[in-house]
Amino acid sequence: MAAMSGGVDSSVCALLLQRAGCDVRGATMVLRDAAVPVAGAGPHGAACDVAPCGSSRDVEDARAVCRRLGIPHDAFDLRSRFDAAVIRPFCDAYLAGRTPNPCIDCNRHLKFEALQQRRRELGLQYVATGHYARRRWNEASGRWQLLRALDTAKDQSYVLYHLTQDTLAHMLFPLGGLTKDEVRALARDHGFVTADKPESQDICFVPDGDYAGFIEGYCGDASAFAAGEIVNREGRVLGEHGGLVHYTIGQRKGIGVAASEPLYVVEKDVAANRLVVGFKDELESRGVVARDVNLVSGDALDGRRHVQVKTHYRQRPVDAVAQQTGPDELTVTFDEPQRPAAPGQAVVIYDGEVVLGGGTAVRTF
RNA sequence: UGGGGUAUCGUCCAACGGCAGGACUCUGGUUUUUGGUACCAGCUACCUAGGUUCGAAUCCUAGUACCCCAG
Repeated sequence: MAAMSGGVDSSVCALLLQRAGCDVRGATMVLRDAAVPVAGAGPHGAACDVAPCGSSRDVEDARAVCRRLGIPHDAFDLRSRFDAAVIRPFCDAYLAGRTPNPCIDCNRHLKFEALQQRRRELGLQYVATGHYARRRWNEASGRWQLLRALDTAKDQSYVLYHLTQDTLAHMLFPLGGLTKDEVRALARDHGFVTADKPESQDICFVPDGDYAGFIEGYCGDASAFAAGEIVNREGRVLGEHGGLVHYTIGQRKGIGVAASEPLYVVEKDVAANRLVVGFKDELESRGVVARDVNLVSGDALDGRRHVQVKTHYRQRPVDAVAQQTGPDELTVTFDEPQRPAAPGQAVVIYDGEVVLGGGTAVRTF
């Protein structure tokens, strides 16, 4: 079963499986939007909104690619699950002052849990996705390992740290050894309608980028939208903010306070509804504590382990020491001070090309 | 009120009498399957009224506002 988002990567994913001689069927998750498109509907693209990920337009595109490949295509209505597993937690996290990563939740609960469930129901062997990542069987440990993509510029293993051994055993990542250029070239060669679709960006269910407005519309009024003071580390009032929901740790734009140098958010004081800001040199962090930990490649962490860590999707991994500090708690100490991670973000640790695992940042130090 | 000082983008500061420049904010763009970051670009100002001068942000006079010291 090839998970097809309606983008170029998953289109090529299906193509490569077919080329490899697999018996492929495409599957698209309908995550939001109005109607589930009816099979055989007219040509795609007629006055559709440009919307990434799970919209009716994407379902049409995925279906068109499957038709071209001559493989069956199914659309699964996962809208209510998307709401419960992604949107709701996303809003709750923001309202509590954290900075969630909805793409991680979506991968975890929909692309993997829900699609694997479908796979079992259909009696199929694998779910394949268009992620730029690789897996490898480790003879020594008798476990599957999750690896970074060969094209490190496009590597997406960061969003997969939560995979289980059982899921990994039934996953394929056909794009893990390719570059984006190669993938696009393949798509063009095969005349896929998705060949030149832009890279997805922004939160798929908030296409205009106004996530705060979305949360307000979804959850109604809340204290996270209340105006409050902007202060520096010494407690001096520098201005007023328009609700803590608009800010995240490390943020520079949108503070609205002019100073000799740029100011960054160094802390969100939810209890006092105050935004604490400081200069760049006040944005130093020695490490981060993560919960909801998953060690995807199976290795337990014995004592202190030298690793590389990312606290953001597009960060280059930095050297650090990771240590299990509780039954479900991981403490990562950077070798050199870093920009702080925002609570709610994913902390992912690597040993070279192997993804060891990760968790959700709960606090920094 | 007596003496002194300062008035320039939204903010903070520059500019020998010769096209008003920078930092920050803001806006836009690039990058990006999250928020952010980073990078690039752009907008906006000489307190008012006179005078001197070929030419005034700059020199002079008056007004206005603010600051400091005297109270």
